[in-house]
Amino acid sequence: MGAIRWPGYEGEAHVGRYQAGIETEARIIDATRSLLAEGGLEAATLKAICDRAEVRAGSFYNLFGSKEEAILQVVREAIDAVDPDPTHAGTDTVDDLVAAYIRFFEEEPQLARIYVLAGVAGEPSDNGSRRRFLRHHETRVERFADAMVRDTGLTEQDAEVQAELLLGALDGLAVRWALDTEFAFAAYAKLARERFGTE
Amino acid sequence: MGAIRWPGYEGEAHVGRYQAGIETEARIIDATRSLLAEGGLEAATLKAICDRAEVRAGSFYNLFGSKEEAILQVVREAIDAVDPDPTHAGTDTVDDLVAAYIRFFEEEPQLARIYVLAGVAGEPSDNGSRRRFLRHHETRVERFADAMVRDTGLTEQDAEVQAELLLGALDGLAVRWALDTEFAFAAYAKLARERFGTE
DNA sequence: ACCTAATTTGAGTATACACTCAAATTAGAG
DNA sequence: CTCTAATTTGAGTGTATACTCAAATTAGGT
Repeated sequence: MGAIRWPGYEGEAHVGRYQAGIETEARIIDATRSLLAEGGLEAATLKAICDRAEVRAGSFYNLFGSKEEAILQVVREAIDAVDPDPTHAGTDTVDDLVAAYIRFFEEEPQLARIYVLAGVAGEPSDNGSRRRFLRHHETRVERFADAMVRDTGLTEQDAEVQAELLLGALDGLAVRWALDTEFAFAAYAKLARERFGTE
Repeated sequence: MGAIRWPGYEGEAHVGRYQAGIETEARIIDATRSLLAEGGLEAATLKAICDRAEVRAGSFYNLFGSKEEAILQVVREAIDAVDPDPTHAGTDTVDDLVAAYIRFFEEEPQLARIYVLAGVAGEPSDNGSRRRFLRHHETRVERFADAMVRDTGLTEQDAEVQAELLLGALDGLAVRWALDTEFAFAAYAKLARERFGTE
């Protein structure tokens, strides 16, 4: 196992990091993700995370400042994953965006579940995560609205209303899916798409 | 303060109950409701509930078997409150049902917030509350679908799809409102209603 | 192989949490 | 006012939780 000594590895400064530590960190993040997806915040105790990652608490704290840090990292992962490839920025159609959302649910069910939880679980006392999610939502509304303006020539104002409605419907169907993963989310999402932002 | 000695008071057997205890119970439920609405499950610790209700833990446990019991009672209250007056059963229009949903958010914001949380906060490990909420949702879909069949003559199958879509949209807009209570939920809910179950 | 840095372990610490229980106090009726 | 039942208090208990820290072990380079 070779120590990685150059900065910039995966966008992070890893000066003086051993491969072993890097792999442990990944195991901890995987464990956190799966526990959050399975049982929400309650399930993601430090003990559960460490048991699943097969490390002791001391190792955890060598790599993360707090349990909260690991959780926020996974939540950010989920929020980042819901956005389509940024290289398509400015050229998406609404159908592309809806398709990407559907693909997210189909290909990343754990992250999708965490995403749904993050939409509601941010609490008033925790203004950081609540505000971050709200900003994320607003950015998504803008992106959908821009695509609608391009697709249909709707005014920006009308497009924003339609985008809010479409995203509301998609997110509500996502909550429905989280309640019962047998629910045919993709089919319903497509039907919802037909109702907003198509004039 | 008179002891209430007859059965049937508010649908509960209160044999041998003093007014003082009954009032304490109400204060505890009020405290639980407001804490849940403000900060979710995390905020509703026993200490916080007792402090807000101005009782000690021993009083709490004289009246409730567990903290869980108090919380479930408030969640049930929220779920019950979202349903329109049962005396209208079988005669609601979809517009009545949507109007009732909007009214719920406007008149009972605390319960509305708890309702939104309950839709996602039930975890796989807690099959009881998750199943209960799913059943509640299915009942609502049926009720909306029945109203659509009566309103428009849609087939039962089509009505069920449209009901699922409309409720998805309404619930998603509710999540959006929970994220930022400045969001104009009522206006958007009305716009969403226009898109589903109107043919 | 040696040496140093990184990582991991094991054994705690402190605190918050849900809950208990017997004594004290209050409520309610006659 | 007396008496009994109901309620409340105060002082705990036990446990789970997040986190610490020094010693032991492993990783990595020469």
